[in-house]
Amino acid sequence: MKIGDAAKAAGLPVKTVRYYAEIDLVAPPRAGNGYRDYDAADVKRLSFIGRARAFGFSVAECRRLLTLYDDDSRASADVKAIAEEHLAALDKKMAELATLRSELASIAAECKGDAHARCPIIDHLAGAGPAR
Amino acid sequence: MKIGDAAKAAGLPVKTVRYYAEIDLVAPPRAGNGYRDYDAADVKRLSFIGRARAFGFSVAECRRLLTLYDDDSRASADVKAIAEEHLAALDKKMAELATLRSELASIAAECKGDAHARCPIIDHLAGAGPAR
DNA sequence: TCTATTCTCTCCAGTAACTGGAAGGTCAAG
DNA sequence: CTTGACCTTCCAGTTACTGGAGAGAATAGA
Repeated sequence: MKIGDAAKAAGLPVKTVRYYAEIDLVAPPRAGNGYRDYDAADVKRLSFIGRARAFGFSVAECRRLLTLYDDDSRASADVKAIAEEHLAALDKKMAELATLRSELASIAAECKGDAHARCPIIDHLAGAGPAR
Repeated sequence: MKIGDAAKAAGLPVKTVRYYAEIDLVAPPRAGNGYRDYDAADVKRLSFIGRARAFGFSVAECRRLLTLYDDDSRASADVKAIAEEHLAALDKKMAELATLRSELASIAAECKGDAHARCPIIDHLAGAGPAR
């Protein structure tokens, strides 16, 4: 199966699939003409990666997950650990964004947003510091 | 004022300040020995950028904000527009993360996380699709 | 069979915003 | 005069692709 078909079956761009081959995430053998030759198992792995990426797992995490996916004697605890780690990272990121958002919203609210030059937002950035 | 002092005064790493000079965000003149020569206004601009970055504004947005900061005849509406745009982007990002988090949490909850190989997380990634 | 189109290949460059490191110049102190 | 703390430039690496150029291979149509 050629890269275009594999990509379509996995729902990924060809460029991305080629990239995954390059970084040895899913590296199929080559056919006689030099074309990458994907089989059904490769497509499954590509789909697996696509879903994991959609969940926000990094490529490095995908690599770890794929190793566990391949390992029939894995412990589900190992998989869960990666997921929990990722959940914690998501929580942290969300908390940061929430803080940012509320601080920015509170200083933006002070700004009338009219034709005048006077602007509390600029003032804050210029030195008043974030609202606390 | 040399770059080390300017960086310290602005609370930024020297490398970052040099980077901002390179991309013409804050580009001071050179002294006779080739050293960058910062003045108080430059330090203010650097601090301004540092705060804007802390609010999550991109460097490109910082450039726009800096232009408005310099422009005494700006309209506060222009500043507010950038802030609102950024708030909307933050909201979008937070919503995405929240969706991700809840989907991942729900499939992770199904996994016992023990020594057995059976793992609903792997199963989902392998093809069951995200929980809906 | 010839040709036009649609693959596929590799390699290079760019994205965002730095960060680390190497090699080398400058300056103040002891 | 040497040491050490600065400063300079340039190169490379980070993340995960994405776009494009140039060239060879396969396929569909006339």
